[in-house]
Amino acid sequence: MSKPAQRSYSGYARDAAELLGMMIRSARTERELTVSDVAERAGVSRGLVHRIEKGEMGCSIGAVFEVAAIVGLPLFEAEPTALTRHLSMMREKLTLLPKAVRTGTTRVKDDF
Amino acid sequence: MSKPAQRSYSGYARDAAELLGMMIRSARTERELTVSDVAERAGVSRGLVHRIEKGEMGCSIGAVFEVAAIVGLPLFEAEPTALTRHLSMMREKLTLLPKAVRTGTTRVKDDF
DNA sequence: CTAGAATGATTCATAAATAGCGCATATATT
DNA sequence: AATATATGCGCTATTTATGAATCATTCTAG
Repeated sequence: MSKPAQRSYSGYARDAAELLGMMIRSARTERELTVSDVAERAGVSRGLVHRIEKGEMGCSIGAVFEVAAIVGLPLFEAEPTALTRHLSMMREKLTLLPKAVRTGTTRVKDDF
Repeated sequence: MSKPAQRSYSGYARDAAELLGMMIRSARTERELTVSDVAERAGVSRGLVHRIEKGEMGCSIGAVFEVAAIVGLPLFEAEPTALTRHLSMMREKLTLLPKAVRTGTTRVKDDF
């Protein structure tokens, strides 16, 4: 009926997701919050929090980041204020970068 | 007619997702990769890469991290090797933490 | 040791994400 | 300026994640 249909992921991406999940669990435990607590505050189900902490790749980044915020885990090693600052700086940087990338179809650089 | 059906997210989580999307776009542009290039390498659609770079909350963390890996964006400011090291360290830490959190109905720590 | 509670793991219906298209616009190169 | 390409953003069909309920297991407190 339903195919496993698993998608392929790089080890790096997998490790990153698993690490993030572990950090969330660690932060939650240190704050002495139960899974149910966090789920309720984040507005998601208990099972989803569990999957997030397991580092499953299918969870939406919105849910993951929201849970991370609730357990007080600093994303990008930045506090809320610093994060917003980073944002505006990144906005500036992006305006300076080219809006479109030209891939020379005639000139293919496929070196590496 | 599709309902927005938006979930509520904290500003912190939103900022983090948007920032990550911008960093991905920045890294992609600097590497002179087109959206199509990245989409093909990541095994996802062009539209999804676009949404990821816009920082939309609905994208799966697997897709986001995979794309980040492809454009060479270091997650958690760590290279693949360092990431794996972090992972094993985190595993150790988690074994030391309590496996279950006792919901202190009598005692609430809500300090932050 | 025991009881109560949190966690882990399934199942299923439903909601949502994703792919794949096509078209309009913006952009870079000549 | 012309042209070829990348990008942005609709749309629909399909795949997938999510929520809810349930049960087994592990843990903590007494």
